[in-house]
Parts: sequence; structure tokens; C-alpha cells
Amino acid sequence: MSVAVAQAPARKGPQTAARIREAALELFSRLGFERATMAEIAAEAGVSQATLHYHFADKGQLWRAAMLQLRAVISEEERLLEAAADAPPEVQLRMAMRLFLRISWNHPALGRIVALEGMAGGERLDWLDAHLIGPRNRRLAELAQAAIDSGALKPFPAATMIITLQAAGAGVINLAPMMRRSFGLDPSEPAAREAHERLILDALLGGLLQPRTT
Amino acid sequence: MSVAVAQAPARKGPQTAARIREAALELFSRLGFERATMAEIAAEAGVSQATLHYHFADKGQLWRAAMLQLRAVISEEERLLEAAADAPPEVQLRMAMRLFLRISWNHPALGRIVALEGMAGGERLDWLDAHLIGPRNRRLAELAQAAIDSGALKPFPAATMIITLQAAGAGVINLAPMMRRSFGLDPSEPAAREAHERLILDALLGGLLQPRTT
DNA sequence: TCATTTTCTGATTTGAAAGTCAGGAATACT
DNA sequence: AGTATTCCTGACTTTCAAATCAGAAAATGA
Repeated sequence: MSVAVAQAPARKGPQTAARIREAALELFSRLGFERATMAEIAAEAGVSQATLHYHFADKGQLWRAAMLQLRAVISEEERLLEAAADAPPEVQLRMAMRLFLRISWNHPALGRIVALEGMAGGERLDWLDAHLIGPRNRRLAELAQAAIDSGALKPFPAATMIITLQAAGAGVINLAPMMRRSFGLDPSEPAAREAHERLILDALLGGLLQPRTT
Repeated sequence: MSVAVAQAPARKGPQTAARIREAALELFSRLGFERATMAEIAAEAGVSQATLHYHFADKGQLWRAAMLQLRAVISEEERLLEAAADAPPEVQLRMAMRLFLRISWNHPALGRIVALEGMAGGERLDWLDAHLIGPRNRRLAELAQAAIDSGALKPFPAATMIITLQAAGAGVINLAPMMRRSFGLDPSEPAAREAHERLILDALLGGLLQPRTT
């Protein structure tokens, strides 16, 4: 009773809501919005289906709440890039891609969600663009454009380069089930991950850089 | 009555079935298996929903029938590659990627389907691997391995390279809705398409080649 | 303790999409 | 023409998942 008790039992609701959001993010990203059912999410979170509706008005709102968990990840990335704002743009771009890969590995949900909704279009993509990925995409494209203007990067359309780099970087991770089926390989092994990082950062990004003229 | 009549009115069924398959491919690839409804496909094909069930037992079989339309595309690609079997592997690989891009532009359904099912896994991916993309994937990986062995390509894992190249090549096309939303760009414009082709074939593929030591 | 609020659930309703079926219309066959 | 076959449809049943609701259980505060 005296001192070391986890002070304040606190309301239990928020904690349950958090568990639900986590389960929802996992299932939405693995299966997409339609295939993921409220019943499955409830089961995964260890609550009844009605509890989902107690904490979140409907499936759409649960989806958005689940996505908002990724905001922290994006913000952290932004913060780290901000700190390197003085470096030459091509150095910043390489750093951005390294961060992108790190996020793709540690939070594969984000890449899968973007791929799913980015293909389908519609209101969920609009929401993602406004709240999660739009500013980031445009910031990266500006970076690429700056690198082009400084002569460090080959002059391809900046937006196309950024989207292509992201698709290439997330491809092996998103398509892990296909890698398994077609090649019997598990791309999440540490060795595979390291080779992948060099492939993207050195080989592919290297191909975009202007050859040194010095 | 005499001569020039379109000989043999022919059975009408196959033609209707073909229209249904086309509508199904379009909708399945744009929306995924679950979001595409039988009612929508029927409307798109201009027939009643019951007609779908007359020609195809259930939704799964319609999906497979729709996919089989892409077999001709894959076979043609294979034929063209076969004809260049004598060229050095890195030349064949570049040609394969050029063909891949051409298919991605002309039949965007294929890339979207592969992305959707390749992420989700499950029985539809198994089917695709067995009937459509597995042999092609493995053939391309062998090509990449040969190019590595001959010293023309940097020694990254062949399967990873192939999947990454495909993801990069199809990325801008698959993610056209996101390009529109985040950048206001339409990647299907001819100019964009040409820049995209050079980006993939020259810059990215170039980054994978060993620098000339001669 | 007792009242009040928060949190949760089982049972039920609603809605939407897949799938079935009996029969009508069109086509082909003799 | 008459018959058989193929093709198609409207109306219906079934299934499944989202959403609602009345009230129980748990936590909180006096």
C-alpha cells in the first residue's frame, strides 16, 4: 500500500482501446480494409465485437485510429531528417531512403497500407495523403528536385523517382508472401535484410546519381 | 444471303463469357477480389448477375478465368525472350525488363493483381504462382544469376533483385492514384511514360551492372 | 456502504453480397 | 413447323459481417 504501487490504477478504457488499435493495424495492413473483419480484430484484441463499437463508432473510424498510430513513426523520421537539413540534398536523400528502409522493416504495416490504398484510390487514400504520407512524399520530392538542381542527381521527374524508390524499397518486404511462394526465400532474415539495404542504397540509388565528372 | 455474311452466327455464349471475363479482370485488378462485387461485374458486362453464375460456377472460378486471359500476354513475352536466348545474360535481362515495362503499361491489371495477391498470400497467390507468374519469376532469377556469374551484374541475391526491379517498374503504374493525389500528376501521359522507361532501364538497371573495368 | 460512471457483453437487427432456381426467350437442328 | 438446346433473367434464399441495444459487471467517488 505504501509507495511502489503502479500509481493510479487509471481508467481501463484507454488501454483496451490501444490493444484494439494495435490488433486493427496488424489486420488491416495484412488483409486490407474489407478482408479484415471486426470479429477477427475483436478476437485478436481479446474483447467482444461490441467493445469495438463502444470505443470506435464504426469500422472506418477504427481504421483511421489504427493509422494514427503510425504518425509517431513518421514524425520521428521527419525529426531526424530535419536535423540534417544542412547537408547537401543528395546526402539528405540517401539518409531519407535509409530511414525509409528502416521503417519499412520495423513497421511493415505502413508500406502495405500505402501499397493497398495507393493502388485503390478512394477516400481512404485521401485521408492517408492528408494525415500521413502526403507531406512526406512532397518533402522527399523537393529534396530530389534540389539534388537535381545541384547537379548531383540525374534529371528524371522528381515525383517519379521518389515513388519508384519507395516501391523498390518496400517491394521485397511487402511481397514477402510471393518471395516465399516463388523462391522459397524468407526476406526477413537478417542477412537478406542487409543485402537488400545495400541493393537499394548503393546500387539503385547509385544509378540515379550523376557520374562524377571531376 | 449470298456470300459476304459473317459466316456462322456461332453460339452466343462464348462471346458473353468473354465480355464477363474482361469486366471481371478490370474490376478484380482495380479493386481486389473482395471489393469487386458480382453485381458490379455483371453491370459492367451488361448482363444480369445470374448470367455470371450460368457461365462461371462461383466468384473464385470467375476470378481464375479472368486471370487466364493474361496467359497470352505472358506467353508472348516468353516467346520473345526465347528468341534472344543466345545474347549475353545481361542483355537478355535488359530486354526482359523492357518487355516487363511494356506489359505493365499495356496491361496494368497484371501488375496490380500481382501486387495485391503477392502481399496477401493465400490460395489465390498459390494459383497465380502455379499458373501465371511462378515460372516467369524463376526464369528471370536464373537470368540474373547467370549475369552475376558472368561478372556483368553486381552480386546481390538474384531473387531479391528480380522482385525489386519488378516492384520498381510497376510502382509508378500501380500507384497512379497516389501519384495523382500526392503530386497531381498523371503517370500515364506518354512523356511520363518515356521518362519512366529510361529511369528503370538506364538508371536503376545501370546501377546494378558492374562498372566496366576495361 | 451506496450511488454513479465507465467499461464491457450477449443477443439481436440490418444490410449487402453470393449463390440458387424455375422458367422464359433465343437459337439451332430436323 | 416443331423440337431440343443453349442462353439468359427476375425473384428468391442463404450467408456473413457491420452495427445496435438493453443491461450486466467493474471501477470510482461520496
